[in-house]
Amino acid sequence: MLNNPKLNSSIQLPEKIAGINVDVPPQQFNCDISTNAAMILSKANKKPPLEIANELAELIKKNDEEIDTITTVKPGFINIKFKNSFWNKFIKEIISQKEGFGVNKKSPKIKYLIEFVSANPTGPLHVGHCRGAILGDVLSNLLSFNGHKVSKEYYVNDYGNQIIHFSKSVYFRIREILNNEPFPTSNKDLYPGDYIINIAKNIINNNKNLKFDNFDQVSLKLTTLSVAESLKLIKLNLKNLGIVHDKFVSETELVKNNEVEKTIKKLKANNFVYEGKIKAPETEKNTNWKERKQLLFRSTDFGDDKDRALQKEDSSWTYFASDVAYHNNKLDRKFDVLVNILGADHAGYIKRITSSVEAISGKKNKLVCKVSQLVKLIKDGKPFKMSKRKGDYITVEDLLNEVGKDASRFIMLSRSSDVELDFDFTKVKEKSKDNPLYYVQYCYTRIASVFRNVEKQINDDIKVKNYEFNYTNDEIKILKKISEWPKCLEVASNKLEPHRIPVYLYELSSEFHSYWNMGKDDETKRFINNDKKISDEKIVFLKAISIVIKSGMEILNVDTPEKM
RNA sequence: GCGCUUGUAGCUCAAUUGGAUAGAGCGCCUGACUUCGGAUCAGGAGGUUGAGGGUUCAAGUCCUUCCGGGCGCACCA
Repeated sequence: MLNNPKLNSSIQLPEKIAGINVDVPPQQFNCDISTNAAMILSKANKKPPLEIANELAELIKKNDEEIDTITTVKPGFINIKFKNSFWNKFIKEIISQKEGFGVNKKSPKIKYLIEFVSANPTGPLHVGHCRGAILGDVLSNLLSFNGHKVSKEYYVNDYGNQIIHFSKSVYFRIREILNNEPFPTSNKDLYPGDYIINIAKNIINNNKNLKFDNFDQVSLKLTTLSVAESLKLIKLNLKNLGIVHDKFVSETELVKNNEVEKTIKKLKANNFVYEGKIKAPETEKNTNWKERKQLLFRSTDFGDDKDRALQKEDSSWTYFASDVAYHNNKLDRKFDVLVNILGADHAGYIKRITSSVEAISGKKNKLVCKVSQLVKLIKDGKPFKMSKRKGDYITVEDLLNEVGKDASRFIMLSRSSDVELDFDFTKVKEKSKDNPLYYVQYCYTRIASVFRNVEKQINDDIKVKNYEFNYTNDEIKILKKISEWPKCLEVASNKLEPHRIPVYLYELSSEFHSYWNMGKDDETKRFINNDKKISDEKIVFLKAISIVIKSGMEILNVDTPEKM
């Protein structure tokens, strides 16, 4: 506005304007929006903030007919209260945009690649994988909602020692079934889980002419089959959680296609790779450390603690080497921003992998890593520890059977991913106010129930003659809350913090429930009149609320039932 | 030892990307069902935002030093 020469303002703008915000202020200020502009501009103008605020207030008032009152306060805030015409225009806008309301149409559209889950294909997913899975999924929904292009990817670590141990475990289970040989439980490298038995059975049934006399002879074929089986399980788990990836990228394929060699060559050309030695790790446990000359990536150039190994002694690639190749592959596919969702235990890996992306792209592209913290499971008020020992770890399937997809998603998302999350099985199952999911769903259900009672559908398009309503302060309070929705989406997208959505939806629901109960004492606050009709004013108001709840819940991929 | 991360009400957590008098839920106390669905609502008590220092007109938020929790510190994945 200040750039507009017609205003003929005497206020000087600094070279860079940063930090000027327009926000909905805390309730007690009794106004609709507020800006800190005067305080930011104070220095460049060498005037006290309040003086600038007053000048600005004059300018704004002159140029906007929808402002009722404009006041300046203490340090230099400018507070604005709108006329009803503003709110009518606002609500008309929501009704016409429907679920598209809140999308930031001005922001440039970006091509994102979001890698998440990427759990080892050695068995079904367990609860520990859930949080990151849901986080990545909702982040993808959020960014696509905002009009960005998003590819959801799963990196399949089907190469290396773990996979050999896994397929060997399947091999022994097959021998157990076919030849009645006992499974070698003493071998700690093997996977003891019962699901391996099912995988073994499936492989036997589908490959009648395969011989299982010697592991080395079937190893290659068996590994492929075993990985395929566990991927089938994983994909089913994900689907039941409401998650479908766009692409699964196989580590083995990358190695086979020489992508690792190509990538290392590229890095070598820029002097990021060399033959050298690294010092022993600082941990006390590692007493059998052997110093060795090996192929290293210069991650210390980017601030990492030490350079990182690319090749093992037997000349096969390290996990890191093929992961660098995967990220090179991502960059080749021309994504603007790469996002990885990692578990807390992999946080130490971030520095080296972001370093590799910087090295490959010449600092042109960025990899953003988002860490999802641990989920502390609580059952009957007591912490529940999972261990790899058979029988006492909870799978995604257990979780879904017990609490369901919607409650799992909503609760896992309701906290910042930076913070450990208490997941109380007993509480999440409860269908009560203890459970924020039902609180928000109940809000939508109540609105649907009003529509039903006046023989309409909540999904119907609303048509009214005109938007000339007189909303009361209690209604404007909710409209103000709705006006914060676009900002909520913007911040959640920019900071990759989807937990802001459930938090927002809870707050909006709370204000709605509060308004609803006012109808007990005050008939004018009821949606349905005594003659079983609803006014245009009220139906438009309800529709606006339902639009925001619905689109929020769709981003979370959580159901909004019309009856509960 | 080093790195990352975290510390907000008795408990679990928010806090509009540095804004005004730090907000919810649970638990505790008091109240509202002849209901457009009580899976709800109104009110009360509860805080030196781990501690100190700094930057700023403005700090829970940024910088710094301590203290306490979590995770990590491989040729594993």
